[in-house]
Parts: sequence; structure tokens; C-alpha cells
Amino acid sequence: MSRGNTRQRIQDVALELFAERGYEKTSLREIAEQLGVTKAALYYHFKTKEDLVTSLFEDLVLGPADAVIAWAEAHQPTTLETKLEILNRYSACIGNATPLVRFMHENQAALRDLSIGEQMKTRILTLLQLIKDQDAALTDQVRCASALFTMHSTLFTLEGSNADPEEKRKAALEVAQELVTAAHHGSAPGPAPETGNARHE
Amino acid sequence: MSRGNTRQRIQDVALELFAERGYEKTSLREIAEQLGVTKAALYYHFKTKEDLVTSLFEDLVLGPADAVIAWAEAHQPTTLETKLEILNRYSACIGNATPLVRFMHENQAALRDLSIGEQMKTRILTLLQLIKDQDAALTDQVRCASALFTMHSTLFTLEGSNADPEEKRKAALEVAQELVTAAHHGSAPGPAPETGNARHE
DNA sequence: GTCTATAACTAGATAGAC
DNA sequence: GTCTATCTAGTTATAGAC
Repeated sequence: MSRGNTRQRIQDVALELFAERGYEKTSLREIAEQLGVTKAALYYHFKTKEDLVTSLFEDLVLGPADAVIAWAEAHQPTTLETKLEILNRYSACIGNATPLVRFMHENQAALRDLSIGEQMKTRILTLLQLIKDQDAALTDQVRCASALFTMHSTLFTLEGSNADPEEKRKAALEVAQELVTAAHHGSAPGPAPETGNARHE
Repeated sequence: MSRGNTRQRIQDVALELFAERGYEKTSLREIAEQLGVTKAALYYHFKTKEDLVTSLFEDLVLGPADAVIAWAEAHQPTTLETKLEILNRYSACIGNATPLVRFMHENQAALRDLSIGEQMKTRILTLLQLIKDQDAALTDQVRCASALFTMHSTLFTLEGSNADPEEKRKAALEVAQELVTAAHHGSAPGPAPETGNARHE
């Protein structure tokens, strides 16, 4: 015992409990108890409760999401193919952090005034700007927002479905790509026509 | 002052604070202070904090949602037209309770082990069962779940958009109906063909 | 690196006066 | 119907021993 991996073990248990019982209802006492250590030990490794939850996001989602954004911004102006690849990359990145994405969605209110909450919000908004046209029709903006939401929420809904998580992720990606394709063409969805220049209205 | 409308005033302030700061972070002390009364006064009108939040949902969403479900179950077997009308009615019902729907989404973790949270979850799952075919392909199930999620989340996203809330609601309904139509036909989305019998694969 | 002990505070809830 | 006063139990966080 008493290894140097305590920090990691704290993170594992914290994520598990945060996901299971929610951020606010999970106390540091509970985390410490389940690890068989004391609260004071937690405070040695993390300055505050916020510091602990932030550390969970940084490596698993914030960093990867930034990588997607950086790639996207290096490929402007954004063609439809680029948009679809953004969705593809982002889907892969959140697929590696399913419990955290679920946690984020179920605890928006709690994370709202934590710095990590604001940072995640910024990333998602940036991605949305990248896949939607600024002056698109309202329904097309809804389609793009829905695409991102669908990829997120499908990771942890459809409980009745006995489908493999990876299958669900792929299905969600497919639907998201359809939505963005429809939005890109600026009209009712359908299999992509010749070139992507048709403009709605 | 000291009218008989205190109960209503408590509900108004509670919803405002719950929506703004989250369920857990809003204390009864804050609600009482903003009303200029004491905590004890709150306890006269509501047995517990849970009782207070439950009262907010019962009239504004739980009842109306049950009405939609009752209508849907009276119109089985469910045709595409019925499904679209379910979406239409549900959209109207949540459109009347926007702050509450937002609150529900942002506080899922907090509401999870409150009885009202479970009840709302049941209603949404029931609606999902009604609009999706039990043995549909995975992507079609995702489309149906996404349709409901889209109607919910569009009520309180697209912040940059200066669009009128009612316009956003209608746009979300339109996209949701497209998704369910595509799922109903069991293939890639598109304007509804002649009759709804074309089957995917 | 981990502990004990405790400070400083806030929460939800109740009893009983008015 | 609203108040004062109080209770119990919980929280984050820190100081300092080992």
C-alpha cells in the first residue's frame, strides 16, 4: 500500500461517485472513505473539490476537444467534408470519455460556475460555430446544434437497447452527419446532391 | 400584504432561483430572504424542499405530458401521422414550461433520486416508445431519441440567436418531425415519399 | 505522504410563541 | 400565517503531528 498512485486512485473513485450520485451530493468524505483514506489525504493531492473535478476533464475531454478545434481551424474555409470530419473526430474523442460526458450533461447546473464548466461550454460553442453557417436559416442552426447534442446524449441514453456502446456511438455519428449535411445544403435533408452550393430561400 | 397568494409567490421565486443557481445550490434561506419571509414560513406551505420542487412540475409539465400520452395511447396502432401529432402536442406542452424544462435538463443528477425526477423520466421514455418502432434499426432509434432531445434542448440553447422563442420552438419541432419521419421509413431521411411502406435494407 | 483533530460554516427541518 | 430560536447533521477546508 501507500504507493505513489494515490492521485490516480482518487480520480478513479471520484469519477465513479460523481457520475453515480452527482457532483454536489458527492462529498469528499465519501470519496475518502471508499478509498480507505482520510479527507486530509485528498487535500494533499488536490487543492479543492473543484480542482479535483477539473483534473478529470482536462486530460480526457478538454485536451482532445482542443485538438479537434485546432484541426478544424487549420482547415478553413470549412467545406462539408471538413464538417463531417470534425464530427468524426469529436465523436471519437467523447467516445473515450463516456462517463465524463454523461456527468457533464447531468450536472450542468453544478458545473456552471466552475471554471471547467465554462471552458467546456466554450469548446462546444466553438465546434457549433465551425459546423454551422453564421447566417443559416433557423432550422439549419437547430440541425447543427442537434447534431452535437445527439452525439453527446446517445452515449448514455437508449438504456433499453442492448447495443454495444461503440455501435451506438457510430449510429449517433451517422445521424449527426446527416443533420449537418442537411443543414449545409440549407434545405430539407436528403442524400447529398452534386455540389454543396444549393442555398435555401 | 400577507395575502393568500404566498404559496404562489414562493413557487415563482423558487423556480427563478432553482433555474438560475441550480437545485442543490439554492437554499430555502435564499428563497425566504428574497421573499422577505423566513424559512419557517416556507415550511408552512411546503412540507420539504422536495415537496416544493415537485409542486412546480406537477401542473406545468407532468399533467400536460400525461395528456399527450393519453391521447397517443388512444390512437394506436401508431401511424406516422399520429407520431407527428404526438411531437406537435408535446412541443406545445413543453413550450409552455421552458424554464422548467431547462431546469430539468441542467439538474438531472439532483432530481434523479427525487420522485419527480423518476416520474418525468418515465414520461419521456413512454413518449419515446410511442414514436419509435420497437425493432427499429439502431440509427432509427437514435433519430427518435434525438427528436425528443432536440425539442427539449432547443428551448434553451442557440443563445447567440436573437430569434423569438416561439420561432425556435417551431424550428425544433420541424427538425424533430423530420427525424421521426426518417426513422419511420427506416432509411436515410428525405421528403416523405408516396406511402410510408418503404423499408430500409 | 498520510494522519488526527478541529475550525468555521451552512444546510434542512422542527417547536412553539404570537 | 408568520415569526424567533434552536437542533442535528452535514459540508469544505486547515493546522500540525507522525
